[in-house]
Amino acid sequence: MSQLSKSYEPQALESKHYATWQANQLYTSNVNPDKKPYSILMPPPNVTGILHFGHVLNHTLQDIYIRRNRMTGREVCWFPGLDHAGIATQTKVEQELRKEKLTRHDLGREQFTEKVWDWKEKYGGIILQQLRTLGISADWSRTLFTMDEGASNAVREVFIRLFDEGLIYRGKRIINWSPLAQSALSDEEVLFKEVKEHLYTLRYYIEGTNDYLTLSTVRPETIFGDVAVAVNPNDERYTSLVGKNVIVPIVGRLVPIITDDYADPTFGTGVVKITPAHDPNDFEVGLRHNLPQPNAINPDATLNELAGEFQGLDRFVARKKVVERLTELELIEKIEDYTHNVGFSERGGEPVEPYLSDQWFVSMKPLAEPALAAVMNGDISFYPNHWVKTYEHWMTGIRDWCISRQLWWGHRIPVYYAPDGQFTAARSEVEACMKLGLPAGTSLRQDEDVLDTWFSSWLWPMTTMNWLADGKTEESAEMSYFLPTNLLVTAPEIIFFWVARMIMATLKFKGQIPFKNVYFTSIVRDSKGRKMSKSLGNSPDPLDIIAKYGADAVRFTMIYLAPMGLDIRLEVNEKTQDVPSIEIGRNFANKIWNAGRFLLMKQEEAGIGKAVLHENDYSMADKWILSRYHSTIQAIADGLDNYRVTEYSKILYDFIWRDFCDWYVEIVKVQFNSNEDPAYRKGLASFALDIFDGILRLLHPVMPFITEELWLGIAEREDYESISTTKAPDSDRKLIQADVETQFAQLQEIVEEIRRLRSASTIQPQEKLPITLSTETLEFAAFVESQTKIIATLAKCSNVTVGMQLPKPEQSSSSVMRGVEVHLELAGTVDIEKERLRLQKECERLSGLEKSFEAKLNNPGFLAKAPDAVVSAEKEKLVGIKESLEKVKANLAAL
RNA sequence: GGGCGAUUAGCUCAGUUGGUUUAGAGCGCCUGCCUUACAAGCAGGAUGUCGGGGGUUCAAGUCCCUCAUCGCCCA
Repeated sequence: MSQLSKSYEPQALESKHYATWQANQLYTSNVNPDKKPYSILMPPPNVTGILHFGHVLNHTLQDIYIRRNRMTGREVCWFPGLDHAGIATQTKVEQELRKEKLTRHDLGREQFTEKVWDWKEKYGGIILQQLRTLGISADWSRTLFTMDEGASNAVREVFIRLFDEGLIYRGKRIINWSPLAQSALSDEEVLFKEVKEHLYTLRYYIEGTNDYLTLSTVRPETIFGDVAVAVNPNDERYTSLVGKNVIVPIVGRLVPIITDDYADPTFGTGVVKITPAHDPNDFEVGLRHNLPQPNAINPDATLNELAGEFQGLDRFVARKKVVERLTELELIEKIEDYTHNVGFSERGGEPVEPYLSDQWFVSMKPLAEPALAAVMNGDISFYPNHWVKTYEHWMTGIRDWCISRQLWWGHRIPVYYAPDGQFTAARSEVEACMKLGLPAGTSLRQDEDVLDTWFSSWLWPMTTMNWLADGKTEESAEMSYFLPTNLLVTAPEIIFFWVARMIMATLKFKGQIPFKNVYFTSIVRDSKGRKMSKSLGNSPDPLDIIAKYGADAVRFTMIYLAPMGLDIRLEVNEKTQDVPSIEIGRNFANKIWNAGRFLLMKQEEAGIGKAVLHENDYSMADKWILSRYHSTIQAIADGLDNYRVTEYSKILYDFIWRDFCDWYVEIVKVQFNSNEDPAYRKGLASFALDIFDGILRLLHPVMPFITEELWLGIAEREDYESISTTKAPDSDRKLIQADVETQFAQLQEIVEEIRRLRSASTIQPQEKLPITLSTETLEFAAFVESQTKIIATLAKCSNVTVGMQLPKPEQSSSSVMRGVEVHLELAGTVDIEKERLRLQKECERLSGLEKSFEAKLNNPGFLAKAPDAVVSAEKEKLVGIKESLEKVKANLAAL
C-alpha cells in the first residue's frame, strides 16, 4: 500500500479482487437459521444476451442491496441464472444453419435441438461472464438455466397440475401469429405501432340486383375468407337488406347480410365484412352467428388455395394485386389514406398475422385475483409506486395466456394424444395411458409444440430454490429460509411478462408472495432521448467503457445519474463510442484514492501503529466531522431503505468530497502542523483513518473494488479479510451535534467570505494578508479566536485579529456577516471605487430584503395566522438584516 | 381513445410533509492558481419570469384546476 500510484488505475485492481472474492467463495450462501436471510432473484438474462447499459444499471442496483445487506449481518443470497429464450435462441441457430443452406427441418427435431444445446454451451451465457467485470456478488454456485433438468421437471409438473385442475386448456382461437418464427405469440409479445396505410371502400353487389353495398377495409386481401357482411341492428339505412345475400368480389361467393353490434354505424359506411379466421373481432362475430371459419392464409403469410389465382403470394404483394384486380372490375369505390395501429412481433419485427389455430391457454382470471390483491393490500410494494396502477389495470382486464409455441427449442408440452383423439397431460406415455384408461402400451403421440419461455421464468422464485427439481419435493431448505425474497429489480417493460406472472405462480403453488419489494429501473437513453440500441449505433459496449474508466466509475455514475422512475440519459459520443459522463465516477474514485493516499502519508509521518485520540483532545472540527459522518450514515440508511438509491450516491459524493476532503482533510493538515506531540499526531491520524474506514464501508456497495483496495491498504489485514464481509458502520445519534454543525458552518462562512474578498480584490493566491474579525458578542469572539489557525491557513491570512466591535482598519475591504464583520487589510492597494460599488450593491440587496420582510411583518393575516415560531423567526431575521444594513452603510461612509 | 409520467441554469438533474437572508449540485462557461493527497485537482465568478394561465393560502417550485409540449404503457 505504501507505493500507491499517484492516480487511480482501476484495471489491474478490479480483476485481482474479483478473482480473490471468487477463490475465497465470499458470496456463496447457506441456509443459516442464526441469521436473518436477505435474497434477490436475478432476472435471468437470455442465453443470447450480451451486456448493455440496462444490465449495468440493473445489476449495480441489485449488487448495492446485496452488498449492503451482507454488511448489516444478514445471510445474503443472490440467485443468478439464464433464460433459454425460445424464439430468440432458435432464430440464432437457424440463422447459423442458413449459412450452410440448411433449415431445421433438414436436421429434424432431435438433431436440431442438439445443435441448439451445442450453441448454448459455446456462446450462451457470455453475459454471465461479462457481468463479472461489473463486480457483482451473486452466488454463482446457484446459477440456474431454465432448461436445466430441475427447472424442466418443475415446468412439466406445473403444466400437469394446471391441466388437471382445468386451468390449462386447448382451444381454437385467433392468436398472434409470427410468420417469421412461424409460431404463436402471446399478447404481450406484440408491439403496436402507428402505420400509414389505405382504407379501401369496396362494392359488394346484392344478389340478383344491380344494387351494391359499400364497405371499408384495410385488408382487401382477406376477402377470400369473407363469410358475411354485418350492419348494426339499429342502423335503419340497412334494415330492409338484412337477410339478403351479397356477392364477395372476385370470389363470387354468396354471403349473408347479418346484424351485429360490432358493426359501427359511424365508421365508414357502417357495413363491415366478416372474416372470422383473420380478425379477432370477426372471429367473435362468427361465433355468435354460427358462421364458418375459412382460412385463406398459410403459416408463412402467403395466400392459400382459397385465393385462387393469388395463391402463393405474400399477403402484402397479394394486397396490391387484389386491389389492381378490384380496380379492373370497378369494385373499388374509393381509396383513402388511413393511419391506424398494427401489431408487430416483438422479436422478428414483422407485422403479426391474426391467425386461427389450435393453441394451449392458461386461464388467468383465477390466478390474477390473489396476485392483484397481494399488490393492492401492500404485501408487495412497487418502487416507484405508480406502477401499481398499471399492474391493476392489466390484472383486472386480464386475458388468457397463449402458452404454446410452434418451436423446437423449449419445454415440450407434456400432453399425449391417443389415436382416437383423446388427450391428457402426463409425466410419461405410461402415465398418460393410465389417465386415459387405455391399455398399457397404446401408442400415443406427444404434442409437438413447446411452451412459451415465460412459462418457465414465471416459476423462477421457486425453481431457483430447487422446488420440484426431482418432480416431487415441494419444500426445499432454501425455500423455507429465503422465500419470500426481499427485492426484485427489473425493467418495467416486463411487468406483465414476468413480474405479474411470478406473483401469480408463487401464490398459486406456494401460497406465498415471491418477493416483498419490486424496484422498476430506468430505461437507458442517449442524450437525444433515444433508447440505446445496437442498430442506432448509440450504444457503446459497456465492457469498453469499463476498460477505460473502471467498473466502479461506471457503477457509480449510473447510480448517480439514474432518477427513480424516470429514464436515464447518457451522453454518447457516437464517433468514439465513449460515454464521457462516466468521468463523474472516475473523478470521484480518483478523489477517494488520493484522500486515502494522503491519510496514509500522514499516518506514516506520525509513526506506524494505531493510537486513540482522546475525546478531550477533539477539536471543534473533529467533533464536526464525526457529527457529519454519523448523520451521513443515518441519511444513507434512510435513502436505501426507501429505494432512493441516487440519493445514497449523492449523499456520499457530497460528504466525501465537500465535508471530508475539502474541509476536514484541510483542517487535519492545520492540526497536524500545529501540534508536535507524537502521541497526538498518531491519534489524529488514526481518528481520520477510522472515519475514512467507515466511509469506505459505506461506499463499498456501489464501488466494491476501490473500497476493497483502499480498505486492505489502510491497515494490517489478514489474507482472508475483505471489506465486503465486514459490517457497515452504525449511526450513533449522540454524536450528531446540531450546535457543533452550526458553529462549523459559521467558521466556513468566515473562511469563504475572506476568500471572496480576496478574489474581489484580485489578490494573488500565495499572498497572505492581515485580517480583522469584529464580532457582535464576546462569546463569539472567543469562538473565532479559538479557530484562528484554521482561518489563517484556509483563507491565507498573515495575521488574524479578533475582538468585539473592533473599528474598521484603514485601507480595508469589508464584508458584514451575521454576528461578525470581516475586514481584509489591503495596505494602500484598496480600489476605493470598486469597494464602494460592491458595498452599494450589498446595500441594495439588504434594503430589498428589509422591504420584503417588513411587508411580511406588516401583513395582519401573516401575524394572525402563521405559527408563532415562524413569526418570531421572521422578526429576528428582520432585526439582523437591519443591523447588517447599518454596518454596511457605516463601512461605505468610512471609505 | 384510456392510463401513467415529465416540464426548475446552456446540458443532466436535486429540491421528503407549503415557511432556511428571496431556488441548489455536477458538467459546460469565465477568472486566477502545477498551494507537497488529488490539474481526473484547488479557489472564486456569471447564469433562472421553477412550461403557460387560473385558483386555494398569511405564505406556492411545492397543493388544486386547466391548457400546451414531450415521453411511456394499454386498447
